[in-house]
Amino acid sequence: MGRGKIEIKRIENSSNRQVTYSKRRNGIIKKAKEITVLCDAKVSLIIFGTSGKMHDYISPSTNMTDMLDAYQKATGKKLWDVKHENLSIEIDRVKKENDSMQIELRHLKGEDISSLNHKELMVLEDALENGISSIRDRQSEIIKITRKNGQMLEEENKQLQYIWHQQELASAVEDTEEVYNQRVRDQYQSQMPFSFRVQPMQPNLHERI
Amino acid sequence: MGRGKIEIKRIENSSNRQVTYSKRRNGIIKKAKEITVLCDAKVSLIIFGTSGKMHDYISPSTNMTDMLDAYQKATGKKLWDVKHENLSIEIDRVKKENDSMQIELRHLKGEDISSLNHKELMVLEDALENGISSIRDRQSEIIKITRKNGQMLEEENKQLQYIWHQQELASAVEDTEEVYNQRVRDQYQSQMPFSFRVQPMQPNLHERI
DNA sequence: AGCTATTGATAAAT
DNA sequence: TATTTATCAATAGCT
Repeated sequence: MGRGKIEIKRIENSSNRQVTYSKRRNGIIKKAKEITVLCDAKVSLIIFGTSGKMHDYISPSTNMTDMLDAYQKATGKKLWDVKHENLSIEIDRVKKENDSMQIELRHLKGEDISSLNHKELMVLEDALENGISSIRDRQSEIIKITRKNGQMLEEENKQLQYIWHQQELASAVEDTEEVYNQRVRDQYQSQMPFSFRVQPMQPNLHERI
Repeated sequence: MGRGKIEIKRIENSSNRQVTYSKRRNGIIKKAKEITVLCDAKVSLIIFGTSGKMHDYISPSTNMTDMLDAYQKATGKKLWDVKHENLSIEIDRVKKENDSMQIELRHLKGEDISSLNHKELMVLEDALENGISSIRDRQSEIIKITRKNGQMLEEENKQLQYIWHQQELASAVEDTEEVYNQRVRDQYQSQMPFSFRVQPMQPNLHERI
């Protein structure tokens, strides 16, 4: 269908090939549109030329995903199902893990235990006893630390009061203007939040509670 | 290109439509083959007619999966990746659930608790105490049932011994051959496993332990 | 399913 | 790259 008949074999002249590609590509897409309209057909057409550029046509009555689903059904071939299957397996695996943890949690909370036998209950009891003793250990540790901190704050307080008292005495003895000013400064400082006035004497006061 | 020009619109006559479909479908597939050979093109073509039957063509230099990968790259559209993504999201969701259960389990077992504060530890302790008390309740219930079963077996035993004793007495009085044979049968029976000799008198002996 | 008049597609030229 | 045109290919309607 041209000025001369051509053999159906690769067109060696690159620019001829390119031109023919462009024309025929448009021709096929036109035909695809026509059969879609004329015959209620559903067509999916994807064309890549040597340049790598893509052209495609899909009948408006459908979409690529549906076409490919139908294609898979028709051929039995798997396209993406392989990747899919792997993910599904992973989901199943994780869900099973989930379920067994769910059950273990419920058991530890004393739920759904009527199906357990004596031995299983003993194991659970042991686990719970261990857990509770660990937690109580930690609790008393925290309380100890809290108390210690309280004591340290108290001691710090005493020290500060002592220092203050010493200064009071000193100022009573040498009541020069310089000392007076010093006292004014001291009093001003005493109105500031505690934490701004002194550095903690024990760094572990800030231990995590 | 036929005996008369036709408008590009749905062919209402069903058999005409079917014939045209068949002819044009072959035409398109032929064109697809030709462009593949002439121009080094890669074509994927899927056609469904109203009958639902599928016809397709894929350039021999490629395959459907590669074509669709390339199609996705070219269009940015997601085909199976949508399903993919949904599965991945599901996996993430379940894994997160998993992780938090993992942590909860460890906490209940008294592990990794150094980062918990006093309040959190109290909550845990409560949960553990509830769990342990549920389990101990169940344990004592089981023990009760077991003991009850033991008592019942004992009672059953006494009854059987009593029956046996009565028979002994009876046989001592009437020592006919018939009675002797009866005794032999009784003794033979007494060598059989207990469970074959008598039906349990209390059906709930078999309660789940 | 074939036939063929006719339209449609396109190879080569511009 | 687009347009033109001579020619070939596809196909609509008929059988």
